Amino acid sequence: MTNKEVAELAGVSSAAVSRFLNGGYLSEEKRERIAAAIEQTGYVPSANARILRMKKSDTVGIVLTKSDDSTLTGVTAGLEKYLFAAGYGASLAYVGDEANADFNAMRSMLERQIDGIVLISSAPVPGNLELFERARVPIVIVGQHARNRNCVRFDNFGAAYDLASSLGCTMTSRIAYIDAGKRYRSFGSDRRKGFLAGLERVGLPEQNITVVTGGFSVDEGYYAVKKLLASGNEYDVISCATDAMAAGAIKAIRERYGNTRRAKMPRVTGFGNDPILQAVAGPIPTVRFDYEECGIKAAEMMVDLLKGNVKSVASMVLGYKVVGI
Amino acid sequence: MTNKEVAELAGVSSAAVSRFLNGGYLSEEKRERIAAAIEQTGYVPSANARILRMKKSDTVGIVLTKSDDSTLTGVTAGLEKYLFAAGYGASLAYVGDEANADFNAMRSMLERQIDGIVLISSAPVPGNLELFERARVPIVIVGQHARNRNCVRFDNFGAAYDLASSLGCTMTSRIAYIDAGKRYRSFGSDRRKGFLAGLERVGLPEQNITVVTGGFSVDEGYYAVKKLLASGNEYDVISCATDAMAAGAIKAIRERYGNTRRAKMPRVTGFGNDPILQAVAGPIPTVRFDYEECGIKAAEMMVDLLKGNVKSVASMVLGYKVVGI
DNA sequence: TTGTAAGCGTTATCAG
DNA sequence: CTGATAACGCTTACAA
Repeated sequence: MTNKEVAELAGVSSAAVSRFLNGGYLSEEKRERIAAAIEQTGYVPSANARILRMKKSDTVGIVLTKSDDSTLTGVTAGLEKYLFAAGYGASLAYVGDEANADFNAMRSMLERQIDGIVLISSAPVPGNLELFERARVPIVIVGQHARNRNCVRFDNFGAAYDLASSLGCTMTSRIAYIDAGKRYRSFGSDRRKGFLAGLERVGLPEQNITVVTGGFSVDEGYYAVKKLLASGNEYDVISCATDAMAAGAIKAIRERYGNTRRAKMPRVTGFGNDPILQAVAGPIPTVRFDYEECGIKAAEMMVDLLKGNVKSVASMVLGYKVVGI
Repeated sequence: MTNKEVAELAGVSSAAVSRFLNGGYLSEEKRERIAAAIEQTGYVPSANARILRMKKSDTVGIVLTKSDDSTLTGVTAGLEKYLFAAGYGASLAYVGDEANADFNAMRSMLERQIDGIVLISSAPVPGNLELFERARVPIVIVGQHARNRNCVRFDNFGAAYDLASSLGCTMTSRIAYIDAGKRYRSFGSDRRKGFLAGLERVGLPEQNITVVTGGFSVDEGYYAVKKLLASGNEYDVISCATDAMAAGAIKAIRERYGNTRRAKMPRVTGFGNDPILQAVAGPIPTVRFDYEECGIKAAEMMVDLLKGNVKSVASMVLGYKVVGI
């Protein structure tokens, strides 16, 4: 079913149908006839023809790189909410671990003429972004810092700093930090550095802190801590780069000390405020981020970029709340 | 940058460029010239023009209705994996609670000429599906049963049945079941009915079981169980329709009985095998589903539909594994 | 207000 | 093997 067929049925021109759809001059009489014809035929206009003609899609592409699931859905919800309200559509692509998957997803979005692209927690592969620069498609990066690029992210450093310094540690405290590894910049170095800086502030030098590297999943946290405790050393605090890792840490600690809460058992801290963890192991110190807010801010930035009312590149850092202390 | 411009630069016709891209007859010499021109200009072909011309997009739309996050990402990963391998693209839309959001998402996919649509855990709004039937776009429904439609789902009834009957309950056991409410068919009635049937099999009639309705989140599970326990009754088992609810239940039980594990404390069961819950509260009885497998099966079904080699409507039910017993 | 017609970037047909 | 050309469905000058 096409424009023209509907027009014929309504006894008007195809231009009139187009005007009906997009709100142009039209007599009430024709308006009704066209409405009836559309209703009757179940006509659905072709977005592709429109985009081809208009050279823009009023759609923003969103590339979700495999990460913490609730982060992804939270940020996405915020993005869509703002974009829809601003009259834009969203087109998502979920990218796993496969080689080139991110490049392919971005490329295919470009082919479909998205007007802007939002990259969520993807490690910035430089070559990929050139693609969009060349095409003058604005980019917003979420969850990562990128030099001289529009990005929205959380203050992982500050959050870890505050968490560490509010733990009540003294100079004799025995602390371990379970790092998420360098694959995830925000989980990795930012949190680790902030944590160490926070401890230093309360008098604990970096040398006194044991840092080991895990993955970012429950299992990886579990094995890292199991290995750590097998050494025979005792810790007052074991801090983890994510709540999932913290869950694994708790399991390892229980296996070592038994189920009762003894004084010598290390305290565990996490990152992310996972509701299940808080309910079952809580309250434990962790950090809460507002993912939806993050999506909204990113969308706002994108819409500003799209509307052209933007002076220069902006890097926005969102706050946090330390909970469970 | 267009087809024609590239052709001009390479000194060939636009048809040759098209053939280059899609693998048609072409001399080696021209092939090289075209490759060079594309490289030089950074030409990206217009998918919209191609779709317009071809009247198909080789793309499957996937509508994700707000639900358990890890279910969504797992199923999506499986879907994409199979679809990509079969030469199709995927276009996702995430749909929250907003009015008409699902309709809008589906409509917009239709406008973009997706070749098929997969609906994940969306409550089946009948009117929406007619849209696609009219357009002859095949539909696959994931996570819900729908009469005489192609669907892939888990055997929630069977899983709950097995879980219940392997709990070791006797005729004098005091059991409570926390339902997720009717908004979610698979979480709701299927699991509840299976659970009750499983208990009946081991000799426990339905009247002996207290069923209350919660939500499907941690908090809702918490409040439901808190209220339940406030009545003063004792339970041997409190089974929950989801792992998140189970986490809330555990919190409520701890508040009632204290942190030590006493004999009279109710055991808790969940559904979904959430890794954080298993690490921290486990092992507790729960059910494991393979979400990625589910996505793969749905994609397989869709590709069969798309290729036209399909006899009739199929409803596929996937198995489960009861764990933590 | 309304209709005609050009053009958006592809692909496929068809004649060389 | 190759190139001209029509057509896909839509929007928008432009003319009426």
